[in-house]
Amino acid sequence: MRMAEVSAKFELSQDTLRYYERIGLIPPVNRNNNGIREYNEDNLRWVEFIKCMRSAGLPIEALIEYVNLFQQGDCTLSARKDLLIEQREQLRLRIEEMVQTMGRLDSKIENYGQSLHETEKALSRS
Amino acid sequence: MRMAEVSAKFELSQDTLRYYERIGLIPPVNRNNNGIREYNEDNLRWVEFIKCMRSAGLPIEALIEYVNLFQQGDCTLSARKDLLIEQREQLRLRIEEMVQTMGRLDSKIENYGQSLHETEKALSRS
DNA sequence: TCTTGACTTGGAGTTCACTCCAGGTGGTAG
DNA sequence: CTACCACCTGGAGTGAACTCCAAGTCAAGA
Repeated sequence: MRMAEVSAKFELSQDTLRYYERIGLIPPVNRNNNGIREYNEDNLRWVEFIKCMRSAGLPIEALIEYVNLFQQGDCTLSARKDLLIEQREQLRLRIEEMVQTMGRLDSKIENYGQSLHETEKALSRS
Repeated sequence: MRMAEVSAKFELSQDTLRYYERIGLIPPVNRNNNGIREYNEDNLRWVEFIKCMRSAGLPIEALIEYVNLFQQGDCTLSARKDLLIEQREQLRLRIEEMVQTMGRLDSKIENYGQSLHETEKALSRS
């Protein structure tokens, strides 16, 4: 699969795909004999995985490290696992904070609801 | 309360506090007759609120709009409520996505666990 | 054969959200 | 009186994460 198709499939610009590859956020993509990238199944899985992890806010640094470890083969299995565990924990904390904040928004909305209710009462009295 | 103390209290740099005020992310803070900011209870509540909302990823744009509406008084109550409802929904979606991603990390970690288990078996066979 | 279009590269440019800086003011301590 | 300190302003600088650009290659179609 070529850039254009991958770009459309994952809604990442071609520039972003090249950028990710350049900084090592995805492993190097195979080229045909004209130097043009031909994404195979593995490449596509990486792109999708990285896009998902970035959307969830995982730091680029950590993901580059993960890709590096991956490319070093099986001797890095436990290091990769540790990295994922650490990132999972960070993600959990962020989610927890966001859930708190959502609760706070709920209360605020609730209060506005009451205010509006007062307004309605005022209106219905008039 | 002066900048230095507010800065320490909320762990926001003095530059950031001034920046937030400049772009309208918090309403103008009262000044003494030397032009120096004196944060009152209201100001502090705004700083804390904005810090919390920014940490949860609410867009600066939306928060500026919220502050603007607030400063226009009670006639904007329902607009403010709508804005909060919209942002709450966006936040909910982000959280949902992140929870999905966390689940995915869990599976991956689980798989690494199995891999290590295989390794251990290999080791124990040797 | 010429053009078109999808790709290549290295490097420059952009945006966001701060962060820093130079030059200045006012109040207090020695 | 001088020094110092915390604050002020407008504006420039920074780092992250893209995003754009110019110049070039290759293959397929008119």
